[in-house]
Amino acid sequence: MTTSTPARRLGTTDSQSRTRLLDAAERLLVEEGYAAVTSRRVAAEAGLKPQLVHYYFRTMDDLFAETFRRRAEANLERFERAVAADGSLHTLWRLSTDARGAVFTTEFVALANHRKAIRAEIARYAERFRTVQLAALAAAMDARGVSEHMPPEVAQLLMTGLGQIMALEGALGVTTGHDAAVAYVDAAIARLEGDG
Amino acid sequence: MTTSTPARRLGTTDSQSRTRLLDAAERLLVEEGYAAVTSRRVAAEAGLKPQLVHYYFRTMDDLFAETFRRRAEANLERFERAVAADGSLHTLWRLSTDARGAVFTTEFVALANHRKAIRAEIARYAERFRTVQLAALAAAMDARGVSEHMPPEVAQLLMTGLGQIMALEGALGVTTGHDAAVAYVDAAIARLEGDG
DNA sequence: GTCTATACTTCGATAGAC
DNA sequence: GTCTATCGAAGTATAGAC
Repeated sequence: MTTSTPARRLGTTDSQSRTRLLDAAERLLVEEGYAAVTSRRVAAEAGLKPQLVHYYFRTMDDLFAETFRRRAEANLERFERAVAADGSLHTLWRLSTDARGAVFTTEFVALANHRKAIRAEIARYAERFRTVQLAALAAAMDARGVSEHMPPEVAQLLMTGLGQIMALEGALGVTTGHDAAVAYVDAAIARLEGDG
Repeated sequence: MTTSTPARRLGTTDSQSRTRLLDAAERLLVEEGYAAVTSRRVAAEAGLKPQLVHYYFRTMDDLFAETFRRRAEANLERFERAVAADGSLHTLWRLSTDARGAVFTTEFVALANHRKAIRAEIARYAERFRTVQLAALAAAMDARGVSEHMPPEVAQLLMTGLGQIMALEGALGVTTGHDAAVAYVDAAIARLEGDG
């Protein structure tokens, strides 16, 4: 059984060139923004011919979607592994302040704004991530008996929002209050983790 | 006295065409993302010829910078006017949850990531806004005597981060916990504003 | 299965006409 | 002071050679 719409052939998923193109796309995206991710630049970054982008990924939208999917999946696995090893509030907070992850997220949200094909993909992942994150946070908060003071969903948004904005501002070189915020959260967590 | 580098002539700042181009650029930016802001599309949106973009703004970077500057200035004025009329915590919180403002910010932060010329402009404005916002927040918190429980700079980041992430997620259709977060913050503020 | 030759479109920018 | 004619570079994508 073949594809229903035979349009044009595509390269295999396990090809080395394909992986290099994905790596190149991700690098460009994070370092120079989504507008820098063009077929020509991606190919140059990967040391390949521009046309190969269209051989392995029919359209640029497909390349974007696949780049996102691959990183999103890796992030989710990394999160779950880290939490499985140590589900403390401290770990959850540390995972919220990863700068590279925040840049990646911002870039894709901006991208979703003008590439409707990517939008659904990103929204689906966002929901998924939020679900596992909320479960982990709720568990950690319940263990400390603080879920009554603040609903875990609210704590989740505060924590994620804080991490996101510090990463965003950090990329701009604006860091007013960042140290104070980190110190404040660290102290609050230490207090909670302390009186078990 | 003329310009030191006479490169090429530019249209006047008060031209109507110029204003229409800026309006068009801003509309495209917010509605379709920065990659949609091309000389041709901006001109079409404004009902003008593409070359006029380069007449009124030498380069696309100049157009972006001017679009940002104009909106940033307006935002700052709007903020200061609102706070002057009512500097309550409620007002400050409401101003942090403006969706259109957040989309604008996100788009420009992503843009700054790959247009170094814009970056400095954005960073400068970010600092400026944060300064007046912090002053207003510190005043409001001092008036309620809550600055001891949480440094205003920390409250500022939490508030801004929460507003930002809700706007970001809202644009994607992800709204888990948003209502709960708004209710939580509203209740907290009501409690504080209540016992004057 | 892998890649190249090539078509067609849109981009930013400048020089010069009105 | 305002706008048009036009260029060269870069963009996505396809058909077909190896």
